[in-house]
Amino acid sequence: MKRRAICTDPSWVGRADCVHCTIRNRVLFADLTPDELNQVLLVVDDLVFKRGSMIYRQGEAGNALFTIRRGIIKLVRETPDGHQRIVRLMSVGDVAGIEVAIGSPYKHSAIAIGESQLCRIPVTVIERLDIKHPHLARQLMVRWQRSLDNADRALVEFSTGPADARVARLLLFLSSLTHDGRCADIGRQDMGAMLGISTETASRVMADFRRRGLVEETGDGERCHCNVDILKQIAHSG
Amino acid sequence: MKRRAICTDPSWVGRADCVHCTIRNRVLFADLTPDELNQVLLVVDDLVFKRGSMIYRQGEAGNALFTIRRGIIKLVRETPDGHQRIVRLMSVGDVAGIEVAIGSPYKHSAIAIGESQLCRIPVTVIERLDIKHPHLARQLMVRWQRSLDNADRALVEFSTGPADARVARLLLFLSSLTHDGRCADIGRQDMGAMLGISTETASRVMADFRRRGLVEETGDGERCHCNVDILKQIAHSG
DNA sequence: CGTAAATTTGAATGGATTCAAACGTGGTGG
DNA sequence: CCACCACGTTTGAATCCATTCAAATTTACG
Repeated sequence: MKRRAICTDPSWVGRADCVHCTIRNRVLFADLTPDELNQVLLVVDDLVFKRGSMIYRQGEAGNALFTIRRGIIKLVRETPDGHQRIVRLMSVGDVAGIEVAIGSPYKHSAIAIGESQLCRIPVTVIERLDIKHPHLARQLMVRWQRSLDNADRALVEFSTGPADARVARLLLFLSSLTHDGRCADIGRQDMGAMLGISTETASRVMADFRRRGLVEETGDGERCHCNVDILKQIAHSG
Repeated sequence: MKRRAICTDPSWVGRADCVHCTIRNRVLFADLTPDELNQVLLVVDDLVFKRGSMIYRQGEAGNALFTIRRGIIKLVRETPDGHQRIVRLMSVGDVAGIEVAIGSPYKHSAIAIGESQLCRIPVTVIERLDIKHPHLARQLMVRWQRSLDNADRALVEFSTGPADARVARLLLFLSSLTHDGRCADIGRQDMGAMLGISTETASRVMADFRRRGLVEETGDGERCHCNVDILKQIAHSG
């Protein structure tokens, strides 16, 4: 119910260097030629957001969409009873704020969970390229479908069944984002808001998992190692 | 957990008559000229599905998408623990199976809740038109975003808060589909599967609403009249 | 008309929430 | 540099809401 004012300005890394982008094959402009890319990158900013800072706000007339290069972003929407619910988490290669491509205001607030790096792509770029690049339209559709998949997943996996199964599924999802078995250790409040359970329940389940050795904190406190096999059993149990 | 085999064949009304379609301004081909429409309608079938019949099945390689002309469709997905969850309800003007437009298999099973009328549009039509019609691409994007909105809504409104608030929100949603204040009376099982509550709870809440005079069955048993104002209060309460 | 399916209602159980308090931690200003 | 405050997390105990299981009742349908 409390409203907090996090609106830290992002730090500007530079103009995006799409041509040498390490995740170029995973982003919107995958099908463009280097020449075309060079036109684009003049207005695409490469930004770093500190943890907790807001990238855009629900309801604002959006003039840009964002490709996530690093970190995890939460899309938050207000529930009818005034609480906040995390609608989905986005990670490397995902596009946040895609709705601006059809002239819609932002449908959620986007907030960086950990420190994150994003490319800010003005809608004008999309509109300009759209005319001569059927490929881009297709890439956009693929992103839309990916968002839709994630949305459905949020419902079917993260909002269904007992609390321990939901937490297990969330941990497995976070593990799947990294390829080293470790997973981002997101806060208990965010867990609750994502899973539709209270903060306390999220904390209790995690404490229980820790006692049972299913998750182990790594030194830094930012990530944790989890026992995927047993978590899968819990995730699939009714 | 039980699997039932409903696969009633749809009845064929005829080739679609897009030019005279009563909801043409609400469908995918809104921006095409009559001439272009005439090319299209040769392969677009106008079908009627009986209540409970399956329109397509999750996982199938889809070769068509569907515009809903009449009725309510449920998109169903299996949960990790083997139950079935309704991911969202679709109504007039919505496009079911849009994922086939990017070559994806169907992500859900689509089932008619009441008797429904749909236009079956082969993917080939989309692919053919796609090349010369930027408008169509845009229309598709708009549909994708609409599906995404509905998905988010399913999470934030229908999967959050106490059972009575969820039921109230669902009734309000169903009321908003018709413009005469009456709303489709969907079964208690579907209510449960949509709201993430048990069939019994859905039944109990509805019985309670009936006793309090918030919903009244109209004679036919297919629709009911509901007191929107009081339902809104319940919907917004924590 | 008879059977299967869906709905309704009851009673007991269990899981999650709520409220409260203690604990740890990070950041700020003195 | 340390004290202090704010914030998030953890844990406990009581309550409550929804589920589960069961049985009765109604509805749908061949």
